[in-house]
Amino acid sequence: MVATHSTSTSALAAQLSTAESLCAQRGKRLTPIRRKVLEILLTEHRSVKAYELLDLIRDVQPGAAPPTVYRALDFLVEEGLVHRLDAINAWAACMDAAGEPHDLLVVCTQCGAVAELSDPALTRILEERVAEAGFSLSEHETELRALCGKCRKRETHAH
Amino acid sequence: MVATHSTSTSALAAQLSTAESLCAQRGKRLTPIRRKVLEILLTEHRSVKAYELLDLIRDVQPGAAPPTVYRALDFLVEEGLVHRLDAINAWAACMDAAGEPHDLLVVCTQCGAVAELSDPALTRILEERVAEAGFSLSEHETELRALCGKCRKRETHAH
DNA sequence: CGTAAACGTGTTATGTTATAACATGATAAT
DNA sequence: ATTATCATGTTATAACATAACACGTTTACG
Repeated sequence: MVATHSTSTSALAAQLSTAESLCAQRGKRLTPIRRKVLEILLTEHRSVKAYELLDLIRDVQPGAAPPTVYRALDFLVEEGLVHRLDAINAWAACMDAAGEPHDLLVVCTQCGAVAELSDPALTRILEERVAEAGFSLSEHETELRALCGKCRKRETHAH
Repeated sequence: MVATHSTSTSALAAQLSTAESLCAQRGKRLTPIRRKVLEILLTEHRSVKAYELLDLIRDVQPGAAPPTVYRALDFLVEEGLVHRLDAINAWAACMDAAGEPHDLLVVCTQCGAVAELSDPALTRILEERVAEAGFSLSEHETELRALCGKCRKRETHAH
């Protein structure tokens, strides 16, 4: 069987169950709202804007307001289940929350596609550079602004 | 003589004159508004929010509105004279516009201090990683979220 | 159990950041 | 001189995010 665009249903179940476990281990609660936000992001498998999430949430939670979504997102980011993408003001699920923490996020500034990478050695080098400048790296998640394959072609076509 | 906090007056003049030259070479115009925005950022020598800039601009240009500032900032970023800092929604002058292009910006997420670094070899490595993920780096300016020395201490104190 | 503390959510309002759209004025190219 | 291009003025609104306080639910612990 060929993988579908948004991965199979059981992958989603596994990801949600991983999220549950991680929260439980830490004494945190993956409440229905938080779970739903995470589920949307996992299913879409792309970055989504906060107000777009709000619209989607309202399908199941008609009373939802901006804080509903932002609180859930803040929690999920805190727990490493979601990435916040500053370059495009959007949010994307971590597709592999049980694995190595991601230290590089490649973000297509055109369409919001995201690649999650791990490269501790590279991060160590970045840390050194930062330290030489008298700073200390505060988040081990560095955003790289890029174009995905599709968007690059589109750019090229548009001369 | 010891350097003052915001560098000497003549350094400012030199920076502005560099900016003029670069624009002239490219057939672009460093208009009074653009020049003023750049001057504020060079003088402050720190990152500044757009609406803070707007207030400062209004001292000399009482009719200024948000587009006044955003247009100037967009121009200055385009010309490499100003950096846009996604992590804190702020803007900082490039203190060395005539030199090597900066490929790493270290940003204190607490106070907005910025260090501008150049490390083409490191950037080449980042480019490779990005290419492996099927993307291509679209801006050769990567933001690293960090804490400056002062803010780190402050964090430590506040245990 | 009971009850207090901590946590999560609802709700309203507002703060902050940024752009659209169209009019007007300045500059440059020929 | 005239037209095209660029820059700015002006008004309105879009997009993103948080403050503040009320209320309900869960947890800790006597």
